Amino acid sequence: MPELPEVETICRGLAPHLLQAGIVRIILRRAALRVPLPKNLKSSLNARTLQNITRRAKYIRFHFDDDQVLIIHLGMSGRILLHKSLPERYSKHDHVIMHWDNGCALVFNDARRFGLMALSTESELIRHPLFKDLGPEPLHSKWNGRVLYGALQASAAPVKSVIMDQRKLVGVGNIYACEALFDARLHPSRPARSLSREEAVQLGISIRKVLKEAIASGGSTLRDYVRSSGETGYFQHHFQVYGRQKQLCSVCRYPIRIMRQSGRSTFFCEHCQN
DNA sequence: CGCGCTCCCTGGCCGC
DNA sequence: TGCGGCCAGGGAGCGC
Repeated sequence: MPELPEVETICRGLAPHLLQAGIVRIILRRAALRVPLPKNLKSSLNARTLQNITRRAKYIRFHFDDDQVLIIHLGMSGRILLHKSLPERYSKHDHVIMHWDNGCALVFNDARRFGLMALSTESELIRHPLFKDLGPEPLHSKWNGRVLYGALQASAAPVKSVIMDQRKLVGVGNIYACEALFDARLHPSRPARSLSREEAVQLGISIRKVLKEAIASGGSTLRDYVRSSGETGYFQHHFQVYGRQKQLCSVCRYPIRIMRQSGRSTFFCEHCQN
């Protein structure tokens, strides 16, 4: 379930347990996820100390000493499990396990294997192929509806597709695109460039709102981030439209509708969103 | 170039 | 309870 809020929640949840910890062992139980795992993963990270954890778009980045950066993307089904002690056994889709000098075991689990791991260095990070074409962070203080308006003006595609386009802005996936458009009362099929400046400003406010609320909701579970089972801080968040087809709109009581856009399900209220 | 479709992969759920 | 079909929150690649 990883869009920006989930990835942010994971980063915040891992930090207290792993910052300043050192890697003592890496176990690879599979050669490739979406792409082959870096051949030098073990040699590059073994005995390194974790200095920082950052998020960019939907990517998690572990910054180690000696200039090493581990990049993790969870794809659709990726999970990160943090065990307080070494697990007795691993499950079928536990692909990469990292043992730390504080006794923790970090497990990357991904049933569908759409996730990825890559290595970079601090100096190469900005130019890294995974990052060089990414748009702005919507939660950055300098991002707002006016910036969004410029991106929307450049495209005739449906507004929903454009706010999910990681080159225009990052972090918004199918769920939060649906939620933000509902919050802004905008129909998902509207051509992006048909939005007025005022509508774009409202959409910018709504995007930030739904992302922040989801992070706040995830944050409340961080206390339980590490459980004996190794479950992570994924959270159940209440959605207004996502997954609620046929249920009644909380605003007008018309049934929420579902449609397909670019191969993805879109949930919306036909009555409220124009 | 911009846009939409398909595909990568497995598991869960729904309907029969 | 079993089974086939469909769907899934991401993103790359390809064709039009």
